[in-house]
Amino acid sequence: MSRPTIHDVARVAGVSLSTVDRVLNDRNGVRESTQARVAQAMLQLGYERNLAAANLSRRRLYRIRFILPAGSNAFMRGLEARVRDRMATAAHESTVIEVSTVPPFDAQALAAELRGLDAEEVDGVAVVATDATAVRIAVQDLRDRGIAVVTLVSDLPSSARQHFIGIDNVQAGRTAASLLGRFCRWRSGRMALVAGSMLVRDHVERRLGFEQVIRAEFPDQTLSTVIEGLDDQDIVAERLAEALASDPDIVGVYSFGAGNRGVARAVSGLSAERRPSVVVHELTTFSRDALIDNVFDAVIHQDDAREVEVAIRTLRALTDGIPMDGAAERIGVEVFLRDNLP
Amino acid sequence: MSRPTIHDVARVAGVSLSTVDRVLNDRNGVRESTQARVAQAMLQLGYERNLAAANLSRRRLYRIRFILPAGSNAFMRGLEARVRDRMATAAHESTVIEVSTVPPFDAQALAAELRGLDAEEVDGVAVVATDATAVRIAVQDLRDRGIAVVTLVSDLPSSARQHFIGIDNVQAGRTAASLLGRFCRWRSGRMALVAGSMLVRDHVERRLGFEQVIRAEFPDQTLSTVIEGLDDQDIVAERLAEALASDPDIVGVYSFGAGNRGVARAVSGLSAERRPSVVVHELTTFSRDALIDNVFDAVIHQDDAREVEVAIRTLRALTDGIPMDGAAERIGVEVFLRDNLP
DNA sequence: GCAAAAATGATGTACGTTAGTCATCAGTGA
DNA sequence: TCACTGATGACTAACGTACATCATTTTTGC
Repeated sequence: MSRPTIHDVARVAGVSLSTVDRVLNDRNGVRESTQARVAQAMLQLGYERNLAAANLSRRRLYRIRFILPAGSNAFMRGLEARVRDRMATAAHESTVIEVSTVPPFDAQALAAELRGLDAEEVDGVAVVATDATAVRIAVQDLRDRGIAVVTLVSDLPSSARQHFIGIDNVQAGRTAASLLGRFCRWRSGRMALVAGSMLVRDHVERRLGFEQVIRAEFPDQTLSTVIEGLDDQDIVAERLAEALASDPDIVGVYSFGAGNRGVARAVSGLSAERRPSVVVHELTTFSRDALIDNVFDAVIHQDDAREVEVAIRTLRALTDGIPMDGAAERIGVEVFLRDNLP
Repeated sequence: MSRPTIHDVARVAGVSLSTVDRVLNDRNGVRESTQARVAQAMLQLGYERNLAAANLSRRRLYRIRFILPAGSNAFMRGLEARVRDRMATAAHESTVIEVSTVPPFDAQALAAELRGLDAEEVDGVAVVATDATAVRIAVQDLRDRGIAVVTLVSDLPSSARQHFIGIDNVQAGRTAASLLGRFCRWRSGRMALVAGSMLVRDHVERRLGFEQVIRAEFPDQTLSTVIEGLDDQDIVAERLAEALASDPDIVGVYSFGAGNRGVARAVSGLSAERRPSVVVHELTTFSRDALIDNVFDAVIHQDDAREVEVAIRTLRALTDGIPMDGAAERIGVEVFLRDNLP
């Protein structure tokens, strides 16, 4: 009927409550043979510790720290807003959330911030990683000190981080190509790519995925050189307009960095006949409006609120030592058109 | 530092613990003036009851019942599987989940099942509704008996159900049109529609949304009459093949009922030149493979696992009398191409 | 076979809340 | 003034677990 408790375990194992407690919270001073008896009883009863009661008793707090890049990046500021939205609810779940920001693209600053974290004050960290050795070392150091670490949005491969929560950027690029290829299937020509900076891992991966699919699946389309917009809308607008003017064969544009406003400006002057299909990244109030106005055809998106939620749940599970169901917590590459906007 | 407890409230209000408890669980026997004092103290302290402790104390169980249509509908069986997957985890959260199935499309049977539910045994119900007056009455009756009700996947508008958890089917149809319209923009022709049955509300809505968008946004495309496949792959295959043979101008197919295998069979015989773009509903192992094989171009999907999750959370919140954040729990119309498959 | 060490048991308190019993007190109407 | 009612307080046990202390038993080494 109701779930077994430590009392039941003690009875079945033929030991005292204290001993069960010792086994459960592995304190020392229990013979291996009795440990086995207790474990056997737990297995037999299907005992599972009541986390709510346990946390109540020990007045547990999950202390979680989000570390995000500072600066004006719209996606990051949105992400920060989602984290702050979540703080109030988190209190009901005995978790305390803190946010700190560090200069963007500055591995040293990030590593320093990570080093400054104290296991007495933080149980888990969700960090938007900058890909550098200094950061890897800092993450390893955190783990050594017993702090759980997940990367958020931007991964740090082959580091000690326990999970990555974010989209697969190669897949995002492939998806964009799959869309643009189909949008332009009966109108072959050239695809223009607009990056923020090819020094950023995410952008490299998106481009890679995009080119893979165009080459393999849509051989009628050719690829133009990558325009680097440096996440600045004016630069994007200028260089993309230039490309469109000089190459009338451009039928599709994939922009995978910031600067969506620049993309919109560059294409909105063209006639309907000349206008290319446009796919960009990240759903914002701007890109949303551009979809509705048929300036953009599709937006590739990652659900930031969900990323925050999953990060919190993952870190809680990690500090409790509970296994996570990877599939359920996966962050997918979402596709938005003007007609399935939230 | 840590959250205020009823002890703090009692102290600040200048009353005993018992009185705070009486106010909190609104038992009778408290003067209005003292009630106000207690309420004031709670406000001042920002007191919020510790649900974990409360539930522990009263050994609360959330008893949730899912009511799904029986039969071989793949989506429904998948949904049921998701519910059953969730049962184990639910136990940790002191919630007991039960499932029952009723004959599909049978309003009387569904109403009878609902009437048979006892408030002593069930706190909340998630039901895949059949749209009929008898069901509306049964839902009202449940609510009168203090049972929370949400509709799942298929709504029951203007009934006493407290929430609908599922996609907007008009939006789904619009999205399909938005995709197909773009896929066929430079190759105008006719769009074929394949329904299960136009007697099902969901299908009517999907068709409506689809035609809205094609008419308004893609005037170059014409619409063929709707093929009713009765959710039977053989009928779908036969009638769609017939339509494709007799009308070489069909450039797009939108199938919004069951019978995806039939759609695949009908189109896979055609040459690449004649092959229409195909959009169908629901991601399954079959439609997944068809995407990968380039037989289908896109799949419109609703995340069943998420729907189950949201249903549970919503029903818990309803029985606790906690307000829900609608936006966070929204179920979106998802778009899958072969390149963003999970 | 004895002392020391290790293992185990017994017990109590706490976490924040629910829920019950019983006592107390003020005010009410007769 | 008495009996009665309604409001309130004081106290207790419980939910399932954690954790500490002290007592007792068992094992180990010699």
